[in-house]
Amino acid sequence: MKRAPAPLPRSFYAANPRRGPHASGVPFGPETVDIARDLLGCVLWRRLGDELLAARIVETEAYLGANDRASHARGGLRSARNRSMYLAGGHAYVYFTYGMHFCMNVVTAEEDIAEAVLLRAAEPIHGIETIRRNRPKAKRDSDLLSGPGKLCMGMAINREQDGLPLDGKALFITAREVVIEDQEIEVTSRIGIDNSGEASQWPLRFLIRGNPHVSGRKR
DNA sequence: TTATTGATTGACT
DNA sequence: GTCAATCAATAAA
Repeated sequence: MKRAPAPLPRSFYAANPRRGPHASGVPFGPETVDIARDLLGCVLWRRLGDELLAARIVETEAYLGANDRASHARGGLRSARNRSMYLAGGHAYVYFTYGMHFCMNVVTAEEDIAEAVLLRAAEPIHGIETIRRNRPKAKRDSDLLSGPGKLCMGMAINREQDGLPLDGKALFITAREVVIEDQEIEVTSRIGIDNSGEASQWPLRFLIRGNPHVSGRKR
C-alpha cells in the first residue's frame, strides 16, 4: 500500500479574516483567499478501509463568511447544514445540494469565523481504478473529478465526512509536491452564484491554467 | 404551512 | 445551446 506524506499542519488553515483589505480587491477576508490559492497542487487523500485514494487539487473557490452573499454563512446565518463552517480551520464542511450531489469545503480561519474553500476539481493520482468505479458516467479520466460534485462522488465523500478534521485517518490533505509559479494560476469569478450581487464578481476562483482536470466543458 | 431555489451534473436538441 | 433530476434548506405566507 502506498504511504502518504504527513498531513498539512493546522496552522496552514489559520486565516485571520480581520487583517484588512486584500490585493484582490475584495474588501475583507484576505487570508482565506490566499489559502484557496495555496491549496492548488496540494493532495486530497481518502482512506476506504485498506485502500488509499489521492487526488491533486487543481481548482478552488474562497467563500468569505458573513459578508459574502454567496456563502452559506451570509449574514452570520447558522443552521444544521452549515454548522461545520464555524469549526476551526482544518476541518471539512460537506453539504448536500440539488437533491443529489455533495460538495466539500476546507474550513479556514478560527472557530466561529465561517470562512471556507470549496474544492472544485482535482486530478486523480492514486486509486484511480476505484475512482473510475465511483464515477461510472465519466467518459474520460479528465472528467472523473472535474467539478465539486464529481470530486465528492469519485473520492467517496458524503455526509459522513462533514466536520471531520483534515489531518485524520479517513480524510486528509498533504502539501504540494512540485512548485507552482504564480503565472500558472488563473483567477476568475466564482461559478454558479449569479444571484449574489457584487459578490458574484469577486475574483475568488483559482485554477491551474490549462490543466485538463478543471471543471467546465472541454473541447 | 407551502413555495422557491440551489457553491451541479448529465442527457439531449 | 436547453433542461430534467431530486430534495433539503431557506424564504415566504
